[in-house]
Amino acid sequence: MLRYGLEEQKLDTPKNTSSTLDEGANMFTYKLIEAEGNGSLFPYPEDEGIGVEYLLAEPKCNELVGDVLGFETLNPQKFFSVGDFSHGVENDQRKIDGDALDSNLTQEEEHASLEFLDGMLEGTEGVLQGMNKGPCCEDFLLDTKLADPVPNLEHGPCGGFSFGNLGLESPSSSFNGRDSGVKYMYNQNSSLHDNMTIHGLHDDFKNMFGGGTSIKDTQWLKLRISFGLQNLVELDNGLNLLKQGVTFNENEAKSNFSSSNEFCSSASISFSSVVNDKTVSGCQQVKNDSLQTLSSDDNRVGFCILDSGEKDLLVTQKRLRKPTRRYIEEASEQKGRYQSRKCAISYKRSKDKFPHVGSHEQHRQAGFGASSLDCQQEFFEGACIQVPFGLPVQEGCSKRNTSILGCQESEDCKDSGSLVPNEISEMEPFPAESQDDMSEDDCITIINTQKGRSRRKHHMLWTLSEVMKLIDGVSQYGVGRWTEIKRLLFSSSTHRTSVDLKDKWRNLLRASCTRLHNKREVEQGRKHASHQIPQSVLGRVRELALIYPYPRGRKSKDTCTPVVSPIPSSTGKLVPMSTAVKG
DNA sequence: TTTAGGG
DNA sequence: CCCTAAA
Repeated sequence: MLRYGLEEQKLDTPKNTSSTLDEGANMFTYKLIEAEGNGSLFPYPEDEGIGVEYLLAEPKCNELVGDVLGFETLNPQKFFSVGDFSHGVENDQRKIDGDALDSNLTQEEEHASLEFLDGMLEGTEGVLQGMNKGPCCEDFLLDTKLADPVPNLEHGPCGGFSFGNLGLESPSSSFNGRDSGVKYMYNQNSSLHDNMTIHGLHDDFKNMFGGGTSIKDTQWLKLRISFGLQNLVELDNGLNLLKQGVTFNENEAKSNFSSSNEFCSSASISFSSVVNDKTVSGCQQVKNDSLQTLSSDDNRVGFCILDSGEKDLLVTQKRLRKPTRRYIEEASEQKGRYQSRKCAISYKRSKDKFPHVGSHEQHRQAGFGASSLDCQQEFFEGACIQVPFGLPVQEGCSKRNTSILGCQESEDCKDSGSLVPNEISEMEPFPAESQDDMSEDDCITIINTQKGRSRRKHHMLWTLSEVMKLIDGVSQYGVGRWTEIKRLLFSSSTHRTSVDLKDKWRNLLRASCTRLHNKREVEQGRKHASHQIPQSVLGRVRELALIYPYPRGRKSKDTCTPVVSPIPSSTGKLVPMSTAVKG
C-alpha cells in the first residue's frame, strides 16, 4: 500500500476573502508531505484540526495516480452526496460528544452554520488561489511547474469560462496541460462564478460532472464546481510530482528537481518521502527518499490512464473520510468495551487539538503515523466509513446515506451496504431549509457491535421550534409525561422518542440553570453554546421547572433556581404562561 | 413499556 | 444520544 499525502497548513497572514468566515481561521494551503502508503489530505474546520482522507490504492502505477491524487473526488456525487456536510461541521464544532446541551440550534444558528460552511469553503478556495503567491509555497509551485509561464487563458471562448475543457473525456485538451494551467483555471473560478448566471453555472456543472442538475442555488453550484476544480488542482499537483520526479532537498530553501526517466513499471512505485521536522519560513520542506517516477516527458501518462477505461476503476474506489470526532470516540469506545479490534482509530484527538503547524513528528504521532495507518486499514478493512460530506440531502435519502462499518446483513444496512454511484447520483441535494422537519435529514451511523446487533447513532439537532413545542408540551401536560407529549405534539417527528424529549428537557433545565450562575463565563468559553437557546426560552424553562419539579420529587432544580424571577407563589396555578413567550 | 438517571 | 434499572 502506498500512502501519499498533502499537508494542510495555516497561513501566517490569512488572506482576506469574501467569505463569511469570521475568525479568519480556516485558511489552508496544501503541501505534499509524504508519499508512503496512501492518502490525501483535506481541509477540515479548524476545530477539527488536521484531517486526512485516505484513499486505498493498490501499489500499481495507474491506481496510484488515480487514487492517491484524489481523482475520485472529481465525481461529485461520490464526494458530496453522502450526507450533510454542514452537519458534520456543526457537530465537529460543537463537540457534540456527550453533551446534547450544546447541540441545540436555533434557526438563526442553523443558518449561521451554513454560512460558516460556505465561508469555510470559500476560505479554502481563497487560499488555493493564493497558493501561487504565497510566500512559502511559491517555490513549491514554481518548481513544480517547470518554470512554465502561466498561460493566460483569459476567459473561455464563450465569454464565460467553461469548464468543459477540463472534462476527463478530453485528455488532450487543456486538462492535459501542466499544473499551472489547471491552477490558473482554478483561480479563475471564484471570481468568474460570481458573475455567472444560473445557466452558466449549470453548464459548467454539467460539463464538469457529466450530468445536469436542477439545483438553482447558485452558491451550491459554485461550491461544487469549485470543489471539482480543487480536486483537479490536487490531481494535477500530484501528477506533476510524479511525472517530474520532484526531489526536495532538505538542505536548500528551494527545492531541486531531478527529472528521472526511469519508467514506471506497472509493478509498483516506491514513492516515499520523508518530511523534515524543520520548518523553513513557516513552510515545511519535503524530501524524497527514493523516487521512481513516471517518464518525465510523457505528460499524458496520468491522463492516458484515465482515458483508457480506467475511469470506472477510479470511480469505484472507495473514498474514506475521517470519521467525525464523535464517531471516533465511540468507535474506540466500542473497542474498549469489546476488545474486538486490535487497534482503534489512532488519530483520535485527545483534549488538545492538532497543531495546525507543527512538526511532522507531532503529526505523525497524533494523526497518521505508519502504525496508525495500519490500524486504520485494519479497522476499515473491506468496509468503509462514509461520513456525511455534502450539502443537505433529501429527506427520503437520509436513511440511505447510512454510514456503515462492517455492515453485514442487518436490516438497517440492507439497502445502503454499497453506495453504488448510480444510487448516489440520483440523490439530489437541496439547499437547506429551516423548516421544522429539516432535522429529519441527518446522518446515521450504524455500527456493528460485537454482539452482532447494530446500533444506530443519531444526532439530530433540536430546532428552536422543536424546543418550543417541547416546552409547550411540558407546560400543558407536565414533566414526566413524555409519552403523552410525544404522542400529542411530536407525533409527526418520528425521530423524537419520548426518551429524547425527556433528555432534551433535562438538558434544557441544565442550560437554564447554568446560565444563571455564570453568564459571562459561558460567553467566554463557548460562544456557540451560549447562543443556542434564546434567553426567553430558557426563562420559560426555568419557570416550568419551578412549577413542575423535575421528577416526582423536590430535589429537582431547586438547586439552581435561586436567581430566577420569582414566580408568584401566591397563585400556584399549574398552567404558567402557556403560550406567553411564544415567538 | 415507560420513566428516571447515569454515562 | 445511548443504556439500563426500576417501576
